[in-house]
Amino acid sequence: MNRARLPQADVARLRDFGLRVLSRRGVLAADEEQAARASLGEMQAQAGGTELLAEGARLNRAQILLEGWAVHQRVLSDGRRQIFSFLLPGDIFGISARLNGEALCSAFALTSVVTAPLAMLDEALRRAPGSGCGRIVREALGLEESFLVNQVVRLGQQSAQERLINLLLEFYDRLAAVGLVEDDSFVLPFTQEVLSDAVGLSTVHTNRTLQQLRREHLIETHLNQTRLIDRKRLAEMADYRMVPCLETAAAPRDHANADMPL
Amino acid sequence: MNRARLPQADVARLRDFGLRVLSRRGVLAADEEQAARASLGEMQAQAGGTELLAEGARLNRAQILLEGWAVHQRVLSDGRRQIFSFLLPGDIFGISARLNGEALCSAFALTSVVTAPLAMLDEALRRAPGSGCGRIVREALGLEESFLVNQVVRLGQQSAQERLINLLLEFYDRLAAVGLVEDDSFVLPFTQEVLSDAVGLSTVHTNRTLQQLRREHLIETHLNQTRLIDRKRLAEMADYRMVPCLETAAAPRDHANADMPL
DNA sequence: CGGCATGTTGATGCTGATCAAGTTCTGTGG
DNA sequence: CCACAGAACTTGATCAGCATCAACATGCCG
Repeated sequence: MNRARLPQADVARLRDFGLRVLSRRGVLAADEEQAARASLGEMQAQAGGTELLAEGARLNRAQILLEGWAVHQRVLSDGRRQIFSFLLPGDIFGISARLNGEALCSAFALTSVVTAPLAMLDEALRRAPGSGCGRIVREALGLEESFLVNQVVRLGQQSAQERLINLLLEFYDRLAAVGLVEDDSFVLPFTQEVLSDAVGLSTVHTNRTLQQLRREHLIETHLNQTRLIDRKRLAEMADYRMVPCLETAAAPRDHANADMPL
Repeated sequence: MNRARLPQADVARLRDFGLRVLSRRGVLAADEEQAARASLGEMQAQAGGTELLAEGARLNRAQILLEGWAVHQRVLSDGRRQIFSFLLPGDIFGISARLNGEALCSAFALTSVVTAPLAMLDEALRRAPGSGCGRIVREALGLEESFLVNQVVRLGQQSAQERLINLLLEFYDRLAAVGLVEDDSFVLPFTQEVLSDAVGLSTVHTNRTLQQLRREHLIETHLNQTRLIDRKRLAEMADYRMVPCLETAAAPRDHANADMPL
């Protein structure tokens, strides 16, 4: 899979998606939008299972995930895998507050993905922290940190049920922020094994816990579609806190105005 | 406890310690060192149990911990506490890649501590990423991220024994970097309950696991002194990886010659 | 259709939590 | 210096949550 294979319609749709995400936090200056358009034009498709970024690689090429799902993960010497956080459409990765720092974990595509480089963000890290790009970079770094902190709470203090609920609620809010939630439900295009490696449980126990949630009519699943039936109750059960950065982004969304095809 | 009570000899010692830590990564420009001296002059003592930084507070006042231990923690609604990371002498806290972002967790003094503001770093975040201060900021942010990532691995994938070993090794390397290790041993001035809240275990189980390690002659403890007897073996047992940033701290290298073989 | 990945179920056992009762350490005031 | 109280640590007993192993069912894809 590569860029040549991407239908022109997808290219246009994904470029618009990218521009929308990048300007979510404020209007871009004219030259910034110009740079963004150029960067997005270099979008590239990659198959699921690809390592998008190797652990230890230099973090000097910011990227945006335009389509598909990926994770930040680390594989221990005996084969155990820990997933740190999920990357979903609209997420920026490959940057670090440490200039040219090494990646602490690899980025791994769960599905086929489309990514685009964002050289403008690498520039922004080096200078002009006040610009629109600077804002984007800092927001991206802040989100990553938030997700990590939430992950620590899940793994350190929560039961299997709480961990899964908490993670599903995080998916909900993040997907909602990019218009990928419809009727309280969204698509999770990966296996229970992935979920298990994220929440630190065995696949068997993840499976049973999900069944339990279905039996209690807290969630519904149908193929890859997952539906959260009573988000308020779920949030209480799992002591869920919305990521501060997402609050403003997700809040008001005019459905008629959401021109994003699902 | 406040600044007035700090003996003059301590003030001088801690100021020198602070200057040494701040210039670990490279020489400071003259004006930067000047600013550092001024900042360190405002050092302040606070009692153990103090909240140094509230969750949700604006992160616009960088600080350095000159003496004592603290933690980043979050308390869940039902009283469970998760410790994310430890702050030990020489550590910088109260900054974030998000300008003026909210603290995601509180900073809490485990012992009586001495801190100093570092307004120069807040400035550096806003501009001049290339300066010596910019380097310090980015290194601090990078370290925080590293510790969080390691914490996720511990909590998500490791057994009680592995978690404790791994954390102790982290303490070793971090304390060694600021000269607080002597003869493979160091002081941990806090209770097993603190350790338990960090590694996500009950105090009883933490206690038993530590005893096990002592019985196997892997560690020794005497009062608050902890001694790691066979670090190589311990590192293998717990799949420990040294934080990349700390490696170079032990053996400083010229940034331009980063490819130089060791 | 066959083969493989994924999901599901049951049986069993270990890791670590919880509860309760000491014991040792530490700091305090007499 | 001792007496005392509270905190920290230790120990034992019991139990629950989750892992593991094994078998089977289901879905997917060539």
